[in-house]
Amino acid sequence: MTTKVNIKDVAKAAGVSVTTVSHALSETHRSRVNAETVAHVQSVADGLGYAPNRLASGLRNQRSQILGLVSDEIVTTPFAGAMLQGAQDAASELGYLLMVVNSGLDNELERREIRALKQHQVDGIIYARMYNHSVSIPEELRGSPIILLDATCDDPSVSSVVPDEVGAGVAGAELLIAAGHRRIGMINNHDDIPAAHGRLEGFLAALSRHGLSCHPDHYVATSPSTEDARNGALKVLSLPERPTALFCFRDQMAMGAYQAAAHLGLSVPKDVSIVGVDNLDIVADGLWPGLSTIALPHYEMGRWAVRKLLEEVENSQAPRLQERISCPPVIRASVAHPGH
Amino acid sequence: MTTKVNIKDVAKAAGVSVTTVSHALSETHRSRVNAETVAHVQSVADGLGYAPNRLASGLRNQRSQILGLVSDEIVTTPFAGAMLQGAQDAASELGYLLMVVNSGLDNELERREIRALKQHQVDGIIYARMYNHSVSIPEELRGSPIILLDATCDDPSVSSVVPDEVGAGVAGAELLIAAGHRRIGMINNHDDIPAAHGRLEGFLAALSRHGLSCHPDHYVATSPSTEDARNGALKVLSLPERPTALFCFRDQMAMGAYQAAAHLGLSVPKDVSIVGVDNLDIVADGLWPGLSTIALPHYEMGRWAVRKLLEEVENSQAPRLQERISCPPVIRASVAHPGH
DNA sequence: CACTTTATGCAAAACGTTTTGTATCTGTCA
DNA sequence: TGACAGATACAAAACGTTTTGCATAAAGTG
Repeated sequence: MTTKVNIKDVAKAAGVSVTTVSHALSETHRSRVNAETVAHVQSVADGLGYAPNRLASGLRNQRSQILGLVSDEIVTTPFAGAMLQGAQDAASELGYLLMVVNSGLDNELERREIRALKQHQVDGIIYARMYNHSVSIPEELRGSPIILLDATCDDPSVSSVVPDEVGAGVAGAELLIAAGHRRIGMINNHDDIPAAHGRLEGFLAALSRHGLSCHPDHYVATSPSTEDARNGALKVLSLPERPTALFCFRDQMAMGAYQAAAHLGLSVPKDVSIVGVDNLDIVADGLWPGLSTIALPHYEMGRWAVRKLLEEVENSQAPRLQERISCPPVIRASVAHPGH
Repeated sequence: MTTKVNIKDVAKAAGVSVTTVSHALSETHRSRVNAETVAHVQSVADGLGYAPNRLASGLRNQRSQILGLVSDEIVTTPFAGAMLQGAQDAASELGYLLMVVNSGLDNELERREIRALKQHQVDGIIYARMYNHSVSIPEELRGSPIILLDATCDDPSVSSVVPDEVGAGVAGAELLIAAGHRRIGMINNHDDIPAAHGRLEGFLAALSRHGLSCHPDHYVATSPSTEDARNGALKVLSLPERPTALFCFRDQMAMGAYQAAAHLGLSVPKDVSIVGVDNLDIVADGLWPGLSTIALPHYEMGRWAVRKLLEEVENSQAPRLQERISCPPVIRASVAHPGH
């Protein structure tokens, strides 16, 4: 068990003072030491496998090089992965590490977690919230740089990033319109959340832009469960003049639409085309035929959040941004021309 | 922007020395200070909202109170959530924070991440690997306490935790046998991984324990994709003497079996009962009817890993364990008595 | 009453860095 | 030659804790 090598060891081995080692190894102060010495020190440090203790350097210059990511239930959802991965990749590229805490919906716990994060002197915090409701920032968070991830808030002094929900609705409709559909229904989420409003708005806007509209009977809003979506789709697809295509709030609901279609003896996409939102591969790839869907940009949102956070850490005067990231369509096999 | 309050501020406000504050606030040294003084100091500290700087205390006592969790692709998979959640919950209960890094399959990156973790003086590392292959421990990891999560290795000096795959196979078979099935097929994963071998072994063992066996035609091994499983199931279910039940390697493959059944006009569970493994709610709850399945204990594994890790951090002599956590069945609606 | 124990509080050192200020040396210029 | 600038290296302080050892006062013991 070789005990960890520290800057003193390097100094001793290189025959110089710790100051010189520190200077030689630092970007900004390298000029204060002779070029030869720099090279020498660096090779000695490499040889010894020296890496500065970040606890110590963090303590000294009030920068821990750690970012906190606090989320509600996010980690337990399938999207979480991509978000975290994006955040982590960006952090890693920029020399930071991520501390992830997960408070469920327990506010007291959340407060404790945030305090713990601050005890560790995180340089900034990403506050991730499932469903981009307008959210209020916990008092504990004030004081450190902070970014809202998958959430918005009224306070214009905090930056946030959410998916472009309206754009997602447009993209979904466009996919179906481009395939030639004229009677397009929608199975929406009945919850009062921006995603539901936004996707509907985009959906309708795209329709009307093409001189189309959505017949009231072809629109149904249910809970976001597969089961309820199935029942909703059953109702719509049983109509005498049923839609030839269905745009679903999310892939799991599209799964319900598949089930409804199968139950009615309708085949996808021949008899009914279906488009979802999320691009949840388990579902979208698992369905038969594969589900064309609008991808939510979780990975990009994660990346954006840490990059923006770090920008505001470096420069507290950096302009605050309310970002909306667009949602690209992912084509699989659930959309075809209507009619035989 | 009130600057952070430190121990000196508390000492000044309480009219005592920093030593006394530290003692009063510490579990172990509280006895060195008068009970009244303790109360006084504590109330002052609370009033000021004092919380010790963990960078400093970590530096002082070589304990950062941070645990590292390095994984390959784990975060991007739907199981990851539960694992992380379990690890985090346990860590949080024990006063630790989790640093999560994700290296994909890039070894060089992984080395860098581990080094970064060590620079931050993490007290221990959980090394999580998808698929519990026997794994070799990166040289970088040596030196800090370490637990293998969802993986095993040859080295008996490192503790590890994996699901009880054999038990999962047994549980799956038992579920179907108990419902009265005698002709049970299996759609397995053809990959050479412990999960595939273990589940098959348990499946066969349970059958034979009940005087049953699996007809070779009723066993098929494919890639774990929904599509390939569907084709495998199509083959098995098209046999003149088809099985009345199918045990599938995982829920996504069970989804394929549902599709095959539907395609053949067989209804689940009336004509064919189906059991999966994973308890992936998107799939298991989403399928119609709901999929009975064997849950993988990801949450528990995550918990176990940090608890064991912390035990070994406290006491480096703690006995090493190779744990296998059992997989409970989750009943939904995809199993019924065979025959009409 | 002298002596030892016990209770209580404080000063100082240490953890491993980074940075500021100062000292030494070389060479240049008046 | 004396003064001065420029290079180069080092000592020391600081970041915020925790802990060891010591000092003082109070209390118990012979």
